[in-house]
Amino acid sequence: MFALVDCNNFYVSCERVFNASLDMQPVVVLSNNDGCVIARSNEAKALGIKMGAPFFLNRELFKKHVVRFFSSNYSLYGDMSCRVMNTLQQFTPDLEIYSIDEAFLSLNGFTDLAHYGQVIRATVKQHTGMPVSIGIAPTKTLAKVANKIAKKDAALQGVLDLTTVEGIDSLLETVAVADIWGVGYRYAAMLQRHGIINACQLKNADDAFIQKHMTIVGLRTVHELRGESFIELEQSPPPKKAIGSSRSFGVPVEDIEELLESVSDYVSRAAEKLRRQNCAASTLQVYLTTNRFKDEPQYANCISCTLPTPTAYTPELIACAQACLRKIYRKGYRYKKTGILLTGLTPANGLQLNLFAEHRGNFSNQKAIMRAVDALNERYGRNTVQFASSGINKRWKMLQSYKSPCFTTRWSELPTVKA
DNA sequence: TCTGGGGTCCTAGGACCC
DNA sequence: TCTGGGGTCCTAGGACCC
Repeated sequence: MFALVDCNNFYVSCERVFNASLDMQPVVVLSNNDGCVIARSNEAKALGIKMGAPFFLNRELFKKHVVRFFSSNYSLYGDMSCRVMNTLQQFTPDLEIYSIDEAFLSLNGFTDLAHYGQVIRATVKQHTGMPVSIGIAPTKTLAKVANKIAKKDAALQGVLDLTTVEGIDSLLETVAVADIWGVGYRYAAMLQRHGIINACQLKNADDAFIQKHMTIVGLRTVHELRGESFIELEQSPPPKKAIGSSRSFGVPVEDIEELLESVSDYVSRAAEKLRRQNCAASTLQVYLTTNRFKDEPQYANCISCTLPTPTAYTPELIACAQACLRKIYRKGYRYKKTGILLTGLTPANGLQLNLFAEHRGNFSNQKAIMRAVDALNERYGRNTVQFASSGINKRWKMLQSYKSPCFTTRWSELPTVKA
């Protein structure tokens, strides 16, 4: 038996915990670079503001309805997420943190699940200020469905235990296929063309048809809708197979020196994550692109290179990335974004060396340097020490004009209470 | 002026091996 | 007339998730 606990409008709710003036108001949180709307309060949804709507195209609407807006504040959201997950941990030993705002709980052996759900919900609210909804069912996919219904139907008070529902099919008939976990807009359109419109119809669809059009993954979804559990609880996350970093620029960039700075910066971030996972990368990919929304000359390209020996040593990765960028850079374009991707990740202990490469690097020195850099940044904050090749002024860095304080992670930004 | 970022999995096709 | 069978590995593309 699974419970899916999902925070309501998570980023907006994080902002509200420390800013009571946002209650009952239309509030949105913007993507990086203050580009798109990526979280909306219920009041903002009611105004018809769409997920992913470009901010600059909606300025008038925002002004008219006094919509409050914020840049993404991931330090705050990450910390709030930890608080919520720590609270959930008290309720079951078996928990899977599925995303920044969601967790699956195993409730095998528990009784009176709907009531237990209410206790969980009230406790999370009391301990963290975060409103959550909970769906309970014998499969993860059905728990997702139940969660969605619990969120919409106010009478349920945020919790739906699907096992207590009589005639589950008539409930599934009210759920559109596009709202099912694992069915994106392309599969939804394909299913609709074949007359499969709601969750009940998908549940009763022909196995061979589903496997042909939606692969084995889609077939699993269908079986889960029938109550047969195929997707298990994953308690410890498997190591990542790829680590990437990319950003859109705050302003168009033409100068190769600035582009070189940006890839150096992104490589540093990715390499940090790589070392945290105790891995080394064997392949590095670099890409760059102009702004596809602009009516001006377009250029995008991508290149990957295999490292002589897998490495997590930032200077070596930076040198490789910069050499790659020089190969695909073309003069005379206004670039919008660069990015890098590390793949072929292997455990850092016991690396396979290259028979033909010259191993000039002193591996133990490299490790010691990276340990020192990581420790300094861990203790004193990101970029306390950074590579000079990442630039100092970073004219290209993304916009974040409307960011709230890091209420919970910076001494200088703690909220104050006035008497 | 202005349109996000970070991931996973599956399949088909092409290369290779004996 | 007639040209096998059984595999692996890698990559690109397409779907999905938050």
